[in-house]
Amino acid sequence: MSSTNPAYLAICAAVRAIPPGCVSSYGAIAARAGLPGRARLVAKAMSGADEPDLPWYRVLRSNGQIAFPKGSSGYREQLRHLKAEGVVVKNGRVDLTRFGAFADQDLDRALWGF
DNA sequence: GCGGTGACTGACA
DNA sequence: CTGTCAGCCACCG
Repeated sequence: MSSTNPAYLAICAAVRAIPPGCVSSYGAIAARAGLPGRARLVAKAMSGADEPDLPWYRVLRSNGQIAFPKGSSGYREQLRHLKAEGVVVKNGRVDLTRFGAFADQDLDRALWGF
């Protein structure tokens, strides 16, 4: 069911704005949604969001780690989606310097010769 | 109104 | 690297 709450709508829009094969953090999503410091609200939105189009799995912690306890069903689900999009997950963690949606992509090209 | 809780975060030891 | 702490805000009993 769609929420009429503008904050939730802004959060959903920010999450949808993450390009495929990239990831972002709760804090970054909150800031992008015009809600600085509301990372927990983003988490709440993800928990309550039932929209199938919402790429919630592209949202990680600020350190690139998956927000779920390792081994939980949600963890495995998120891990599966990320790998399906080509995101490299190392020990339950993603290198934000390479897959961060709002990070320096040019640096990636410089380092890898693209 | 109040204290506990959580898919969080940055600072600090 | 890990662990602790304070700040943060919506929700619940």
